[in-house]
Amino acid sequence: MSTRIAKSAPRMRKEPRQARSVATVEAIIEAGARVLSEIGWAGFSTNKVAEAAGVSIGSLYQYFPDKLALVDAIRRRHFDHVLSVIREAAAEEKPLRQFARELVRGMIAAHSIHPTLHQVLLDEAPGDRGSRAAHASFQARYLEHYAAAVAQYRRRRKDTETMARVLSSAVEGVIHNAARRNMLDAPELQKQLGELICAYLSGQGARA
Amino acid sequence: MSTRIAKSAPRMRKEPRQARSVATVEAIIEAGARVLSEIGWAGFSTNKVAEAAGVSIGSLYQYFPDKLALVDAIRRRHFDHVLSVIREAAAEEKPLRQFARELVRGMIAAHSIHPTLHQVLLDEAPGDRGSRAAHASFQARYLEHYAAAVAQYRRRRKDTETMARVLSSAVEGVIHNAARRNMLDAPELQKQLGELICAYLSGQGARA
DNA sequence: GAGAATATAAACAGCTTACTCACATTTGAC
DNA sequence: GTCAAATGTGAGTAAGCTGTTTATATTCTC
Repeated sequence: MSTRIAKSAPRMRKEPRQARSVATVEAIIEAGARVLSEIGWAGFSTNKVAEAAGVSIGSLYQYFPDKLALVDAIRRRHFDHVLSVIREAAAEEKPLRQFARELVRGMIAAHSIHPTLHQVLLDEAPGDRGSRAAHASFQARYLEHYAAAVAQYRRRRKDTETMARVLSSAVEGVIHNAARRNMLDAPELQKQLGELICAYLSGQGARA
Repeated sequence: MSTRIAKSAPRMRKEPRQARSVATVEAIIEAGARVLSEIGWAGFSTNKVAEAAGVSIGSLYQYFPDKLALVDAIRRRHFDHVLSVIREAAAEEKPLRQFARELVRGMIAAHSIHPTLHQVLLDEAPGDRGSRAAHASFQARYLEHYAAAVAQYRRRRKDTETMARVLSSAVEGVIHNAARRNMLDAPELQKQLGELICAYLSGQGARA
């Protein structure tokens, strides 16, 4: 449980002290998320982010030591958000259909702001530095919540973890695909995604 | 400047006539797929591909007029492959479980060679040029096959297309996720993916 | 052996990139 | 109002990478 520091750059070169600078940092992270989502990692340059944030490039480097620290900040913010959605949906015991509905609604909401950010963060953006640990920890807690839900609605203790993996990646796949087509808020899609979750978790639809 | 924009380049600058050159072209496409899958679009450079193919950069430009033509060739080959898998699985009438099993097996096989190529092709690599039409046509035929399967195993004619979309993107999501973790050939994952498909298509697991 | 097909890699020109620095402006405690 | 600290600026830089050409060498077919 010891924090592996390696020789990664510090998260922030300087802590914002006044309200002004807090807003600046926030604007940079927000713009970064937008750029990352809309153009992808290949087009993610610090200059572009600064411009999108309406801030000079110098300001960016006043707080973020380098490009990767910025990506890390974006990643942290997004992952925290997504985690809270799942945690909330899987929190108390509730009927399966309600769980599915809330999960779908929350996930869609979380992806509506920056539709493809999640996938870009997972697939394209590098995690070589200090983000490695945070990344893994996110994935672990992410799966935990799904596993809790699976365990709640399925009798068999057998394949809980695998099922959690399958369920989560299926949901992500559908949402990611819908995001690419700008169909995130098509109601029939939301309904069918709910059906998919329910069907899989009800799941006596199978014999060997 | 006299150069026209949006003038699509020909697919091949020169057709390979001897066995030697056919092998060269094949090696280039294969290496390109590998680079695209392993490093992503951001790191996809013609020089890198040539090196990975064990071929000089000059040879590459002898057959491919530019970078995009190369990506197109890779895309065409991969999409053809995937399409044939689905077509085969959804061809004749067969029990649901068999369809699911064959589909899963085929899709996993298709992704085992270059695990993340599919997603990179869909998400990162640009399709601005002449590939636009091919891309759309692929997606259309892709969905058609899924829709045919959905129609075959579900009574209601209602949401066939949406269901096809949901099903296909769910399957892709699971496979993509598994590919990222090098778990493509974990048998319990294959089994659970099959269950997911069956459950969704059996799908009386839901009431309003 | 002629001539076509194929392969080679050094070279180039242009562009983008991450990042710095010297200076300007704003803030807030006193 | 003063002034030091906090914050903001953006032209500039140096380095690297890009796609592509070209002049030359090798290998094939006949």
